[in-house]
Amino acid sequence: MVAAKRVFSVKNFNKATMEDIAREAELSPGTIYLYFKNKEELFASLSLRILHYMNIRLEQVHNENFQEPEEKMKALKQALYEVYEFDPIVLINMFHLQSSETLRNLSPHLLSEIKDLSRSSFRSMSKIFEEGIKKGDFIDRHPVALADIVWALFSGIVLWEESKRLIDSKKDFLKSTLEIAFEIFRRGIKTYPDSINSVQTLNNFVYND
Amino acid sequence: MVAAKRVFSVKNFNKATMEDIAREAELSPGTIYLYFKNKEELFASLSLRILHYMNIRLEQVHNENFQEPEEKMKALKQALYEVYEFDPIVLINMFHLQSSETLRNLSPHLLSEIKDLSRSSFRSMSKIFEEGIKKGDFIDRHPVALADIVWALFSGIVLWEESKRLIDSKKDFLKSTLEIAFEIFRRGIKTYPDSINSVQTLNNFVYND
Amino acid sequence: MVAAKRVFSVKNFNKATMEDIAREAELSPGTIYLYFKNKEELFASLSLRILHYMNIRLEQVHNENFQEPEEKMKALKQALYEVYEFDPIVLINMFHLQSSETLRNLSPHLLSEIKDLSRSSFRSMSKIFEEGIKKGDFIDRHPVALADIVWALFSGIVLWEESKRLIDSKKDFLKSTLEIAFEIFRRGIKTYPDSINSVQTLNNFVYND
Amino acid sequence: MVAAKRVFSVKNFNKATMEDIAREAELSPGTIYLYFKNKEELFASLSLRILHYMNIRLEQVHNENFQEPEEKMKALKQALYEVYEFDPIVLINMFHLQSSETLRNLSPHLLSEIKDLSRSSFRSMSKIFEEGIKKGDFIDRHPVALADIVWALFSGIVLWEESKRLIDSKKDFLKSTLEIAFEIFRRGIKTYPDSINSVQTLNNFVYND
DNA sequence: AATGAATGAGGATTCATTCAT
DNA sequence: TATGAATGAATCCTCATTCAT
Repeated sequence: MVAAKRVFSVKNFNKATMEDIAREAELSPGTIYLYFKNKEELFASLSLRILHYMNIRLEQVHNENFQEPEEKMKALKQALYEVYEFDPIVLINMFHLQSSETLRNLSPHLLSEIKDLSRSSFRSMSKIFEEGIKKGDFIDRHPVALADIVWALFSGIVLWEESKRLIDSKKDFLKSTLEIAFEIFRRGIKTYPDSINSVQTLNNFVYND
Repeated sequence: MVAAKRVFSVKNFNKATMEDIAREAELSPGTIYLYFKNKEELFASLSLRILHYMNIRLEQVHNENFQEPEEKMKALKQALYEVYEFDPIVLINMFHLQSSETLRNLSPHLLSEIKDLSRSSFRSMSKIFEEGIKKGDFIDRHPVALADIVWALFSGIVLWEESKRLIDSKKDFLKSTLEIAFEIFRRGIKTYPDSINSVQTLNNFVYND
Repeated sequence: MVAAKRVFSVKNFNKATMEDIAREAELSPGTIYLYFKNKEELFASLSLRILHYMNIRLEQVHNENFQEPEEKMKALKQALYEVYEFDPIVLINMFHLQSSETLRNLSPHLLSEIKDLSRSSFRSMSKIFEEGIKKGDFIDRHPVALADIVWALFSGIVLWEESKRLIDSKKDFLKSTLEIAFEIFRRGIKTYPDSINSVQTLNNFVYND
Repeated sequence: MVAAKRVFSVKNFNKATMEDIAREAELSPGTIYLYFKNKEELFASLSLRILHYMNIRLEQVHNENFQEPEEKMKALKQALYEVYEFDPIVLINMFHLQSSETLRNLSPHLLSEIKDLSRSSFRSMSKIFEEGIKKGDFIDRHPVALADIVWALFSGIVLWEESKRLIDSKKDFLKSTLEIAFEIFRRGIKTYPDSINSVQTLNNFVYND
């Protein structure tokens, strides 16, 4: 898996060959098939580790008792960033996998494990928002939609910054962009004293759409 | 190109074969190579159209004189959504392309055209934010970072909703999720009276990174 | 197909590789796949020609009006021998194919064509026996069973003589063995005047089994 | 060997893997190679058992003193049927083996054992016919040719009925087809009073070939 | 301008066999 | 005796690309 990761970090799923991986692992191609049914499964297995990690981290965030929802949001951002740091390469590949039909070829067992972990992670995120809304700290939007948005923001930034690095290979703006994005997001879902609530009601039509 | 688009809408870039496209176009494979140097170029040419469209739309938003920056943000959201509607399939494939190394195989001419259009689009977006900041309506963050975030948010949501549709093929939440996301973003970058500005200064360190 | 036949005559279906065939045909492997979906189809296509030929020959035998059923049986033997001569290699491979599960991988179209031709051939044979029985020239056994037996006898002799040739590569006994076998078969199904009919009634129990 | 047989009953020689067999035997693949030089030898070893059995049964038939050659022929048919019943799977696979080049890879020792058993069996059969001819009960054809024909008839019917079962998996017609086939064969080689012997002399040329 | 047959490198996967333990 | 992880050659098949017509 370490070898596969190294190979996938250089070539994408389609360009990386089993022989590349075998060579990197100093094994023969056949050996890989003792442990992974096929290329897809090998790839998906990599994602599993990071999904597990993400799941745990998001549950922690959800369960920890912070004074302020503000703090909880910062913890969420921090958790996601740590997920990225845990294994950037695999995460990026996972984002690619996510919107491709590679998923269909997976063994049912592996697929369901992936789905379960994803669902569980999303549940944790949704609950964070649910609480904040209940407490009146967050604007009243569907918690699942908010989780979707956080996830989209996170994956979008990771992919976009990665793609910029591919072209320019300049400095890494991921961390700082993520900070600003979450700052804006935090500010955006926070409720404010009456005086400025006009804004909120104005936009509420979206939710009832 | 119409045929290619139709094929890419069913299969992804790697699964779609030149023969598929030729068949769909009622041409022979050889003929395609009279007009496109290779598969990558054909694909990239598709992106060009949507990039052009996006460029125009974002310039419009930038140039139009709205009363309020609030309205400008809504116009930006609307423009991006129209870019999606203009050609969802190509857009999605373009997002995939964006963070892969397919870009490397392009002819210099095509690549530079793509880069120019992207840069121009980002400039338009950045300027929108720059203005807002100057006027004091938006919080003071690097305009390019804000453009990056909008772009990441947009692509993240499109990809994520697409991926959910791949699994469930249920209703389409793209429009509504995008609305909420931009609502939050608008709220998040807006400046407020003094009383709640403490938050802003706290996070300002990011920007000076 | 000529090249494939040559290769299949030396190696069996499993040992013969597509590259062998391509080399023999002075083509590249890919080219073969322009004309045959896969190895199985290529193989089965070879059989088709001989099945067609057999079908025609057996129909001829069935339709020709001989004075004596005796002569019809000789014509049947001759027809089968000509089927062998038409393409010995393919016939032998077809016998192998027949009792393997290779059949399952064939395209429905090809499979049904094979089945139709086989059925049609068997129908012709059965009818020959049916007539002979009706006329009282042949003993009263189920015509299909008689067709099965002729077919089994034919294929059994071809395979067995081939296998002897593989080991000893001596003279070819096929023709002469086939002659004797059919002579015995003819004598065996012929009815005789009353005096020796005791034999028949004795064995009749089989048929009513 | 029991495990191998079970596996070969489901998959054919080529599809069955050594690992399949090892798993079925609750052994590791390596262990099989302690007892069999290779896959071919393992397979051939299975045949040995049935060849031994056949050899014994045919000798019995040959040695038993029946009143009538008619009865001897019935005993021969019964013996062959019992060979089939002794181990249908191995017998069928053996028929497949017989006309393939698998034989070439066998160790000289095993090959000669197989050849000896086969020859011995054929000798027994030939002698049965020789006697019948000497006594004037059977028509005067080369005894070895007659043995060949019986063997071809037997193997042909077994393979053909097996192949029909593969397609339809309906009822088993082997027993009854075999009965009719041998009935016809018996009638076919029997000599009759002068009046109908004309046929015989006509075909005698074959034998002097 | 178009064809489409031919290419052939390349890649995933299999499996009989080995050998250090 | 037995193991079973490792092997790696071998094989089927794909498909972007070419080029003579």
